[in-house]
Amino acid sequence: MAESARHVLTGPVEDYLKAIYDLERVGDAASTNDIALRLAISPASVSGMVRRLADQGLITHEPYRGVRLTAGGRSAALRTLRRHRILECYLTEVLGYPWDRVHEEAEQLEHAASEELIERMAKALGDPIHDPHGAPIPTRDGRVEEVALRSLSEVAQGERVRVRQVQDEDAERLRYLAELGIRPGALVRILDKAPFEGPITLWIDDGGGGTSRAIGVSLAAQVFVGASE
Amino acid sequence: MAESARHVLTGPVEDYLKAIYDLERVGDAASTNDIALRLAISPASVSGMVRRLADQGLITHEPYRGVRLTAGGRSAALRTLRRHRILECYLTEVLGYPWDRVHEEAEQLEHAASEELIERMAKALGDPIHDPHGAPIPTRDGRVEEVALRSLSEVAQGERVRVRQVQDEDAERLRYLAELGIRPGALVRILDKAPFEGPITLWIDDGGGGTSRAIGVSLAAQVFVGASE
DNA sequence: AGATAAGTTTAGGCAATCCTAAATCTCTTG
DNA sequence: CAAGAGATTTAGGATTGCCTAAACTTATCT
Repeated sequence: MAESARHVLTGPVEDYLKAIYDLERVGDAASTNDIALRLAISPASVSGMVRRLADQGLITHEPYRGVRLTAGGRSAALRTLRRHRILECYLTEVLGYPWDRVHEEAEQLEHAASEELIERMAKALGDPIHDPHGAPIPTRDGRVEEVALRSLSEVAQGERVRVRQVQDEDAERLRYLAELGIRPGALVRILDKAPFEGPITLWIDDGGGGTSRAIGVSLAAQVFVGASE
Repeated sequence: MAESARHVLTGPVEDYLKAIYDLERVGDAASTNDIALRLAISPASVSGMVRRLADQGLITHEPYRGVRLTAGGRSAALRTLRRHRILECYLTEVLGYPWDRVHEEAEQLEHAASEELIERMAKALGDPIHDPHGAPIPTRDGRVEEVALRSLSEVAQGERVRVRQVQDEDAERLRYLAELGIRPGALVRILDKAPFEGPITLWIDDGGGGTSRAIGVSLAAQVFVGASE
């Protein structure tokens, strides 16, 4: 019953479901345009695929309103996400990939890797619960820890917070964040927030010493934080 | 210059090239029918793909005569074969896959794995030169050890030979061979060959003790051997 | 040589995915 | 409330890869 999962869904379909899953978590329903933007595909193509996904019962679609995952679609999205994140862990921890390059590689492999491969990797890693960028890894049975995190750009001056997760799509951004010491686990204090979307000055303590650095709002928006505890 | 190699060739194209490579090593040119049989595809479909491969300069095609790899096609085939075999090694040696299941998994992954991933795996394994079934692994620069091996079905009664390679496509066959102790490295003596394609009785010494077993000709034909040395 | 079997190619289709251009809908704003 | 901006969908195409049925080639056998 679990083995047949290999070719049930095509690569593109898995990508759509992942994108819709992500978009639904932020806004409400996923709009055609947002899906198109995220997948770098024309909106017209998304319309076409949306019909097919709806036909397959993976999403519900209210025309002009947006798209939502069904239970089946959500579970397929979470399976793909699990694959992706386990792969990222494995590539980083076992094969020595730098953290800015695992996303792209995992993006390819997630559509080809069997359930068995993923579970063997997960076991070799001791069943990790977060990927190298701090994203939670869905369990085999489709549960995810969905903690609402604030983005660093929303944190008030003076607050001390702990970095929990960073967006992993852009390799260059990841390299820069690594250079700054902004990675999951690092402690950050907001020293200053310049007005009018101005630079945010941080004290960053990633375990070693600390440094003070200023970053822009748009970069800060890609960094998610929780209580410093 | 090496990175662009990811999406140049599609999965099906890589499969055709591998098949043609194999067929060319046995017979002379690869025939439409043989390719179709090997890929479990209709001959008509092969005709169509053959035109596309020829257009791309990967093969030459003499209508009704067969197909041959060009230098470019051969090098692409060897790259895919390297990927496949490194993956088989890695799955077996690092992730503990049983040898009868690695082929199928590698078949999927070989189209998605980047050059970098393969080289990281190869390095982790100490640059192996044979896969778990004894097939030689092409080097990064496209060289292969192409030793002509005899199949076990051709060996004369009384001879002592060493198993070098077994065909890896059929999982059940592999399980049975493993049970018999017929694996690369095993020493085998032909005790008896019954006439009229009758059973071949072997003395098998796979390192531990030895046993005597009889197998059919068609199974023996899938086992390749060299000097016992 | 002519007939036939076997193998190959062409013709015509289908499904998945993507595209651009044009039509349509929704929503906000004057 | 009508108009326009912006988002969405439909129309019409292209490509890859596969299929069946029919036409065609090659080679063999009498």
